[in-house]
Amino acid sequence: MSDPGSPARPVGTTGPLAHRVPDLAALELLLAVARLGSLGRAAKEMGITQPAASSRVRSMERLLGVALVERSPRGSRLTEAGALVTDWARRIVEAAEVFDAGAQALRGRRDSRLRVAASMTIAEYLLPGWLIALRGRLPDTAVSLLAGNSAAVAERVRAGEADLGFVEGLDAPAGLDGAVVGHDRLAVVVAPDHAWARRRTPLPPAELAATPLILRERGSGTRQVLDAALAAYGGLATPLLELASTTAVKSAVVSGLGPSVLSELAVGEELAARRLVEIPVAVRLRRDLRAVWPLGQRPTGPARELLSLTRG
Amino acid sequence: MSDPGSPARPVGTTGPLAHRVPDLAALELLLAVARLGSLGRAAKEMGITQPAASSRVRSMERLLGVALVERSPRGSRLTEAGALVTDWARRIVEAAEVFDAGAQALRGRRDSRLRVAASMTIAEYLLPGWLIALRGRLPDTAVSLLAGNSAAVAERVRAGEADLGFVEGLDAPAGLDGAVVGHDRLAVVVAPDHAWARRRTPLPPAELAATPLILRERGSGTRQVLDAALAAYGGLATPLLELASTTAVKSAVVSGLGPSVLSELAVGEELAARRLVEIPVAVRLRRDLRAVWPLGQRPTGPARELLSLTRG
DNA sequence: TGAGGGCATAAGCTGGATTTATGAGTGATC
DNA sequence: GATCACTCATAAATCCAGCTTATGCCCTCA
Repeated sequence: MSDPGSPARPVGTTGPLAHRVPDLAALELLLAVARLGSLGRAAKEMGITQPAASSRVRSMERLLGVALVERSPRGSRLTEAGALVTDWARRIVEAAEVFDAGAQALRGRRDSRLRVAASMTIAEYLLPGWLIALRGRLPDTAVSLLAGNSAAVAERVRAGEADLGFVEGLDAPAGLDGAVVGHDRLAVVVAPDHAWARRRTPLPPAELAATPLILRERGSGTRQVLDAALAAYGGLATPLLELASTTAVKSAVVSGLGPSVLSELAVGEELAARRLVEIPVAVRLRRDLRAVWPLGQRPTGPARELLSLTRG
Repeated sequence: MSDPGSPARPVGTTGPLAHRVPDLAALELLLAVARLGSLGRAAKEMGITQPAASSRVRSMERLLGVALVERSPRGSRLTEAGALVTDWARRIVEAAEVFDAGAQALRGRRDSRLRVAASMTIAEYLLPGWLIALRGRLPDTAVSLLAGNSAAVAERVRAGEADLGFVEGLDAPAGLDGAVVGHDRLAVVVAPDHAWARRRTPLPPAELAATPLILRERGSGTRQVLDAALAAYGGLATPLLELASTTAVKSAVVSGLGPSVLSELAVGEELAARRLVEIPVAVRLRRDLRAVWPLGQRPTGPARELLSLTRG
């Protein structure tokens, strides 16, 4: 069927995304076809039969209303549209790989070879990527992840329940060795139509301190750093709103409820898409990201490998 | 079942991703539960029944081997692990939204209210985000997308077959009005273990010019800009390898075959994950991203709205 | 104490996707 | 020039996953 023209009425713009986006297996298949240049080979790699692959690609084309691959007796190549779709598909698959790496670690099997404890921000944004890279070097290393606040992480490492910890904060936790593996800047963010977005000059710290913000609940590392940085300017005002998750905070800010201060790791995408705007502020809002381990016990084996990955 | 402990043997680390990652519908459901605080309400929003939602969440928990939501007679809240998983899930869903926005436009229905032509780089990395934002303002606007190189885009716009075009390049296309909507920097990239990655000083342009690179096939905008920038330094060496897609180029570079020059838009993720390293070079490799329209016909309606989005 | 909201379980059904088996087209090779 | 090796498409039968409907239990609040 080189004619994708019996248009089984592509699904409209309503309803759940899942009805309009092919499933992960189909997207992976498409990537495999792009890479291998043949439906049959792609099928084999995915562990299905050639007709199944053929049918999957076809239903994907029906769903999207566009021909994705050019079949020929010598193999299959992507069409122009197919190349575009494949690149969008790759983003989904990469996000799924992050999910998978994180989820596997979260499963926290007792027989793990490497037990990692990490603060929420690191666990959420950085660790899965490190784990994917680690899998590239030590494919058979089972990793378990325990996420919690910095104090809890330090405690786990001290107790020997984790081989390696990752924390964010101003100071290294007491009683542990460690190394700075990166930095994290806190960004003052507002919705694009907020008055601050029209400022031409950096925000005075005192104004930031005096403004009620949307923040995570007490105890988060972000809030701690903010508190310390603004102590000299009258201290942090009573929050406008206290929410349980970083995501909830972001949503609130995006919908214009007020400003917030969040890790740049958490708002990168929103800033790029201009759903949020960062406001320069004349105070240093920076914290270290640290790997920590028990005093004197320099990491070895998988822990050492992971540590080396984090420092590039 | 507050005990997720009859551990239906979580799937191992082999095989297709789709067997280890819940499908999009389940992930969307999880986000809805997180947002609405109740399985039943989430079910209603997704257009399924409450038992179906309950079952989906349960099988997700079985798949991941972790409890995600705390059920209570008063509703459901995410567990700690659930919050983490939900954030990873959100990344997948956002990638799916990008896919969806792009794919819908690609479908290119004749009855579209807004016909856009765009160069590959813009179509791939920027346009879907703009379309998502546009949907927020003009929900009922059907958009069609035609992707091609800059010359083809200009031609479509001149012929009145597209209401708005987006091109990248050094100069504005002749015979069209336009506005710069952004910039794109070309980055010299190599694998992390390449010799250039250990340089402490910027790469001399002449050395870049003399080195065979991995590039896209002739005719790509990237290559054009590179040619122009290095003309004064002896001109571009014969490529080491010419590949059909940006992605193929990236893979080749990542696996250490050689250096390349790619749009920063294309390598952002790879740089962040340190799969690639950018090499500073003492020459300006920058190009404008332009919106274009027929002379004198300043965009109106949906085209104008889209244009305003791109300039934030 | 009854009503309402919330979740779990059971049973039956439906539909989609898979596999096996085959055919047909193309290009290379002897 | 015929055969082989590879590609993909089609057809038919099967099977399983997930849905809906119909309940029941638990808790909270009036």
